[in-house]
Amino acid sequence: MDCLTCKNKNCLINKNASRNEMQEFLSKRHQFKVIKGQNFIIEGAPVHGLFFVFEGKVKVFKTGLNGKEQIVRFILDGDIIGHRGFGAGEYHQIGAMALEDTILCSFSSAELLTALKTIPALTFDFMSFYSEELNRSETKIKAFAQMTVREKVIDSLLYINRKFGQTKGYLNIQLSRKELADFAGTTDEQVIRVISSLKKEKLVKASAKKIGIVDLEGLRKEISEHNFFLDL
DNA sequence: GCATTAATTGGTC
DNA sequence: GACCAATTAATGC
Repeated sequence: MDCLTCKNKNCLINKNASRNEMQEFLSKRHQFKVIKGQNFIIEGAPVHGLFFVFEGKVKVFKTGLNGKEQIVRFILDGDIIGHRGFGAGEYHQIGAMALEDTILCSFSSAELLTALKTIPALTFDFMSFYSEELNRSETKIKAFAQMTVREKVIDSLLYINRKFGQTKGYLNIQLSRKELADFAGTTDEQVIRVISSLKKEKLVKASAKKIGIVDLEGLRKEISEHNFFLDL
């Protein structure tokens, strides 16, 4: 398996893989597998490089007081992890755990730095990516500050739907109530309560870990006043 | 099938 | 709206 034939067309490396100047860099790629539940990036651990998800799902988080997790983002095929680690410091500012068995590609910091300094097209794509990430991050700050718990849960469900999609009426990712809470910025009990209400209102359906969105428009409508500019 | 973990519900501050 | 406790459902081994 090499980058030129990789199915992840959204991957930054893949986009630039056909360039001549990329070939040496591409040969330095490592690939390995992590199993579900594996905490493969530990907060505070030294940075060795950055990762791309070839196949799988990952949660990226920061741990706060009393071990409370804040999930910062979710990751799937083609996405980058650990990108804030190099350049910004020697230690990982986030942790990452596989939500299912996941295959990762990685490049060492030194290899990546060389590539970024010599291949402007690649650097530009990275810059665009950082810009999008910052936008997402700022949007999330707004949501945290201004939304009620119910709205935050709805917003989170909509985000997960956009990112992972649904098959057979259920979201393509299995998250515990606690993980939803850690992402939405509330507690698992509150998530359970909101989801129960949404079920009664026929906006979502849920059985155990499977959650499905029934009335997408209905959910969107509830948080529409918060998104006057765009539907991120 | 038992033991552990997660989901749910009710109550208090 | 968070935290705690008790009950029930689901899942791992």
